[in-house]
Amino acid sequence: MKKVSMKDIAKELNTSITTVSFVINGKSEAMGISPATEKKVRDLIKKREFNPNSAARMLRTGKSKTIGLIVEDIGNFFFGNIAKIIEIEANKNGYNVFFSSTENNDETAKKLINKMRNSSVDGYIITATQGLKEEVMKLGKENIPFVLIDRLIPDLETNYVILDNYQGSYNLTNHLIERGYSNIGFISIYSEMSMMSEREKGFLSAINDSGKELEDKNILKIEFGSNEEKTISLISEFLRKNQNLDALFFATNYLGVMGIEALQKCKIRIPQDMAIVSFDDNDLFRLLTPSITVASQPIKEMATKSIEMLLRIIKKEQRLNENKGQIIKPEIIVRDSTPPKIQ
Amino acid sequence: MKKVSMKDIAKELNTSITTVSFVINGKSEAMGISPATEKKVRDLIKKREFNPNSAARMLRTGKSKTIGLIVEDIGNFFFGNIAKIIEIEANKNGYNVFFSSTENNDETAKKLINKMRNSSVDGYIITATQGLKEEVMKLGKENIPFVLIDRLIPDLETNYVILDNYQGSYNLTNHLIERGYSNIGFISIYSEMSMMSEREKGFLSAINDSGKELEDKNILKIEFGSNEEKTISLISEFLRKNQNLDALFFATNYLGVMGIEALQKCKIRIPQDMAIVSFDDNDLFRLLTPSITVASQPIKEMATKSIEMLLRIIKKEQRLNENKGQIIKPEIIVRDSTPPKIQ
DNA sequence: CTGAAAGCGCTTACAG
DNA sequence: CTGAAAGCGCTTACAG
Repeated sequence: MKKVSMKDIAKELNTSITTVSFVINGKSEAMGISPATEKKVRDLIKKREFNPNSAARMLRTGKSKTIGLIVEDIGNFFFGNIAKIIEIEANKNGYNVFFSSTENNDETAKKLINKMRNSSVDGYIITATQGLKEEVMKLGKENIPFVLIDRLIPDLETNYVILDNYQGSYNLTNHLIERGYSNIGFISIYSEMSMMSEREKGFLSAINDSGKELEDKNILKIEFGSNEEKTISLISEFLRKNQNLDALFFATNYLGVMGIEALQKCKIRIPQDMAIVSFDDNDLFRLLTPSITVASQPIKEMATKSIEMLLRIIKKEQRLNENKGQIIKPEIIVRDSTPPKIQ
Repeated sequence: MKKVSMKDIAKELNTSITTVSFVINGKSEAMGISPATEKKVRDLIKKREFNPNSAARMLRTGKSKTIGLIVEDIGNFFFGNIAKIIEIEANKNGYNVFFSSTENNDETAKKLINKMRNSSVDGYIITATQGLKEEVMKLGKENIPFVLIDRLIPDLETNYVILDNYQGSYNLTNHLIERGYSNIGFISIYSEMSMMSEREKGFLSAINDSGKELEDKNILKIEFGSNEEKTISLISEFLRKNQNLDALFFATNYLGVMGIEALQKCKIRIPQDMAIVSFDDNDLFRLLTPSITVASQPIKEMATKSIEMLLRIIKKEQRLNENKGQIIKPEIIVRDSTPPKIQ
């Protein structure tokens, strides 16, 4: 049972492969194929269920109609949903999507990029890891289309879609201040990623603009990659040492989740004893009692913008390395964890 | 800047393309390439950063080293994590993975299968939708490797990896009975998928084996695809009409989530007024106060088993259509939502 | 308006 | 032990 090829179609119609190819690729008009011939070809293609062999097409044109999606963790709410939307949009445009998770590991990320390159993807959407600069620059030099999503690489001008982390953090902090909280703890991770430093800057600016002084000890930074147990115990210790705090700002989703566990263990009630805000929304924050106020990333917008940008670059409607980024505004979703403070 | 090809390597070494090809494909020994030649070739390949053109290889061999993963929703915790593990295992074996979400829509699923077929995937892992039988049978007839995951197709003998839904449901119900709950409500969806009917059967058997009588009105089934608002109002109404219930069994993850919202709205406290169990674990159930007792799907085991099975079929170590399924045992994770009942 | 043919970069049967 | 060559199924420059 052999698959039908263009040759078979051409032979059955007593025409040439060329004609069949022109019809398939929508070049009938430009190439002056008669409407009658065109219809004959189309009908037989449908009847025989012919589909062009993608490998042959790929070999000949050098285009695979495939894009590579490299995220931190496809199993995570944010990236899973980013992936879903990117795939749908790509599909609409005739592209398939390979995916992989870096687990935030440089070596893995590098391997994935190269593996996908060997599979001739036409372009990438990449969630960068910290040491990925060289690898990404190589793509740029070889003129392979890509878009960075969610995080920038410091000192690399390129195409990206990221959240306005500074503004989100500023607004989230400001929300706490407006609600009357005056002694806010900031819990983050040690990271050179711009997103984390932007969040810290936003926090500090908001505190500063409010005329308050921030004590150094109000900031806790946790080693990246610390396990849950360690993280929770560090947060608990931080809480013990800072009994005067009336609110906590968690700089990432998972710190927020672990922080809530830590608060439960320390018998600190939300929001009576401590108000809580976190960056990144998820189901948990929405459904917990009390629900948690967050700076939410507009997943759909970020995903759509990134795949659209990549497709424009692939189609040469936009230049690579043009430093044409999109900065998406986060949304502050006010919930029950930050009621106006009773003085 | 042209990519280096086997031809370039061969020319530079004054040898033939054949020799280079044999070395690349690990056939040196079988084909009697001398170790010296082999080393020369390998060294130059490394030096020139040569990578075989996958399109050419694919065209020639008919193998793409790609598998297609079709799930219900990659953005969902269960499938996202299934995808992650499948991708890692596939990668280890030299395969890339295309993915797509069906959103449980038959037409989408059919299109995806065909789209991937045109991209010549070597095999599929598929979360079936209800009306996918014919399409899947076609794959079988054409001898295209595939494995069904998470759900069976009724009356279709094939390769699959599913959860033992009956047993999980039986055990979860039994746990409630053992803890002293005697009037258990079962909340599910209308579905012809075997998984849902197995869960209902498990529930009914456990009730029956306990010697209790079940009143019909203790079962609520919700139209598949109902939105959150509708679902919550249906559950609320059900609770109002069945004031005598002391426990609820949610047959899926998302029903559990919505059910908890409904309980909150109705001011019914968990677990004081009502014990709760749900099928499918997730972060929320673990972190809620109180945490929720669940029948958990061993995600890693299911993912690993399915990709291993698919690779065996692709490598012809196992026959397709052999009806060789793997039925994975769910784990009952007892948490705070089901304390022993105070009589 | 349409066709014959080169060539994309591999793998492998065949020849020596 | 190694090489010359066919052929996978397309696209497209060229010829008519």
